[in-house]
Amino acid sequence: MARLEDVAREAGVSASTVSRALSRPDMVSEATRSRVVAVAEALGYRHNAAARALVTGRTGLLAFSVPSLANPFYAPVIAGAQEAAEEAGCELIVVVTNGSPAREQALFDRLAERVDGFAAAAPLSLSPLLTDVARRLPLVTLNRRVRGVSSVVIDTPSGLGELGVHLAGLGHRRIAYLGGPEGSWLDPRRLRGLREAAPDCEVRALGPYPPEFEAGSRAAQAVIDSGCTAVVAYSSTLLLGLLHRMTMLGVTTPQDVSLACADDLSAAGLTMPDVTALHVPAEEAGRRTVERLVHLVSTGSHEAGHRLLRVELRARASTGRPPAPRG
Amino acid sequence: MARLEDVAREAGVSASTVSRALSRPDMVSEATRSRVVAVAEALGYRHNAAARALVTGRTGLLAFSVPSLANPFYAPVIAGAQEAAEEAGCELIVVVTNGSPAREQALFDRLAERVDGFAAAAPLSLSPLLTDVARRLPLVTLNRRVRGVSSVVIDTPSGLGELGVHLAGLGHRRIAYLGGPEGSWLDPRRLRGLREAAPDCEVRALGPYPPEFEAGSRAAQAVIDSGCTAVVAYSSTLLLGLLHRMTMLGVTTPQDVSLACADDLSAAGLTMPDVTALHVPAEEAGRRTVERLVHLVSTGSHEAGHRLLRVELRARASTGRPPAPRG
DNA sequence: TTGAAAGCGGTACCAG
DNA sequence: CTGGTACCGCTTTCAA
Repeated sequence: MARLEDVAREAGVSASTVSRALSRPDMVSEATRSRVVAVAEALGYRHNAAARALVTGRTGLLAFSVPSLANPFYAPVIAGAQEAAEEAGCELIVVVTNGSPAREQALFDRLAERVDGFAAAAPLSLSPLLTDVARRLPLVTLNRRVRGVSSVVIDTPSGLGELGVHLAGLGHRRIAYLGGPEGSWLDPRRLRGLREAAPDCEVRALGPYPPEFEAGSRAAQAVIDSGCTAVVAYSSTLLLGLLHRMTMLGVTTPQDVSLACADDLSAAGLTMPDVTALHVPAEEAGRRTVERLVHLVSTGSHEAGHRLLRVELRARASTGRPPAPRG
Repeated sequence: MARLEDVAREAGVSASTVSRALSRPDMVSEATRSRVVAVAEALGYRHNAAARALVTGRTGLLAFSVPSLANPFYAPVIAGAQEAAEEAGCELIVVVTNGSPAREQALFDRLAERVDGFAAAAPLSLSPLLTDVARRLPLVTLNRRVRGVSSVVIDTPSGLGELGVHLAGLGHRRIAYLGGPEGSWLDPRRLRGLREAAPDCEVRALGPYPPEFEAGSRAAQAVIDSGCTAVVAYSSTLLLGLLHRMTMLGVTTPQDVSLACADDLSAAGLTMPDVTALHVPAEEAGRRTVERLVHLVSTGSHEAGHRLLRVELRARASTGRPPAPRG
């Protein structure tokens, strides 16, 4: 592999000059710059990340932790995150916490001096611990807001508000809410969003449910027993399972019951053609999270910024007027 | 952050000794070793990855490329890969190629001198290019075999053979095969596995289909038109979509048509309770791939090893005898 | 604007 | 078994 000095010799300048020409072009004359760049190109020069990291203290590595890759929500998130990292010239280390706060903590520890910053999707760790991490290292949380820690949050709670208005407007008065996974930070906020937007409705909270097809299947009976005319599911996999079981039981949509979903994951190969859902900007969320992180890293600032991402209600054929009450 | 020398001073030895005590314990006396370890612990010493990488030439970083995280198959793969990487003291850089060979190539290039080795799931790149990569860097492919390149392949082709025998044994004579994504290396091999195991059956290949719910939905009509009494789907998301649409159309399983799937992704939150499927050891595949890679890296060897992972047929309620021919 | 030289924090060789 | 020392490749003062 060509080193800085090889380029220097070939270009007839010193190694320092090559270093400058490549990373601070404004510090050398245009003539030298272009010559050095040409030689570097010709020699296929690539800077050595370790050497640079050793002297600058910056590794060019960013960690992004997610609770699980099985949840399709994170596929576009990671994709967006990676794009942003790439644009900033960084690599992304994706780590899966498997829903264990202890593991999450261990990961923070293990990676703390190997990466320039940490992004954590829906971190399970307690707020004080996160605040603590943020003191040692740039940290940005996704879908979780902690005092003093930068965050990007997709505003599904207000989206659920829109959904509540939509359903109430159609005439529904009893709505079932199929809750998210145990311990979810967003879950109670979403439920509240739904409740507040539909004060005339009785909202029955069912769950918690993991974001799985199976769980949706299992929930079907509870939904039917609840006597609700509309259902809002936390996740699309959940809804898919519910929909499937309902169809098997001969319950039709939206004639018998209206169905809606708190996130539309068309990007994850799980498009549900005609289901009313909130379109969540997952990819954008991943991108913004990393962009924010890169900003923190490069400015060295620790000021917390919070960003709320709007969701969009996409009303489709799965929601309609409730069935006429049986006489 | 405590450095080697800090530990050395505190322990009353030289930096070299600390280095040895920590990374080659057998080269120092037990007394020094334990003292050094204790001091290091007390000082919270963590070695600096960049400094070590600079001198050893090993970064402790492994890259794992996958075509897309949206395909739930890769969730357990990455999980297993990460576990293996962790055990080997490495970090995993997950990169998504988005189905673009050009991007894949660019990634190889960009990461080549930043990581110790490369794992590529179902790489889209052409064989000669992969062979070339393998010459520069340890490379292990998953679910793709290339001459001279180490690989781990999940033996779904022979699993499809078992599935063929199973279906033929039940009396099916016309089987539809819902093919995998365009350009899939495994797809033709799976189809062949199915065909060869059921020589008495007519196997109708439909597709290609992307691994998406939507696509399965769309395939329903083609399946019905084909007059087949059994269907084998390439991926579970595909099957889910098919199942859903079939149910809506009033086609029942297995009375009207038998359904089976080439991979069972219960690990990915997409369990399909009663669907006959091949259980694929996805997590193990990820683990083995990285283990193999770590082996190549640490021995510096370039010898290609190939590993075939067996799949297991799980016959369940979705397959049964074909309906009696209408008279 | 450019060059020389001093490290960044480790590892490994060579003596002892 | 242990200490001294050179050096990995790059960035960054400091002088010229």
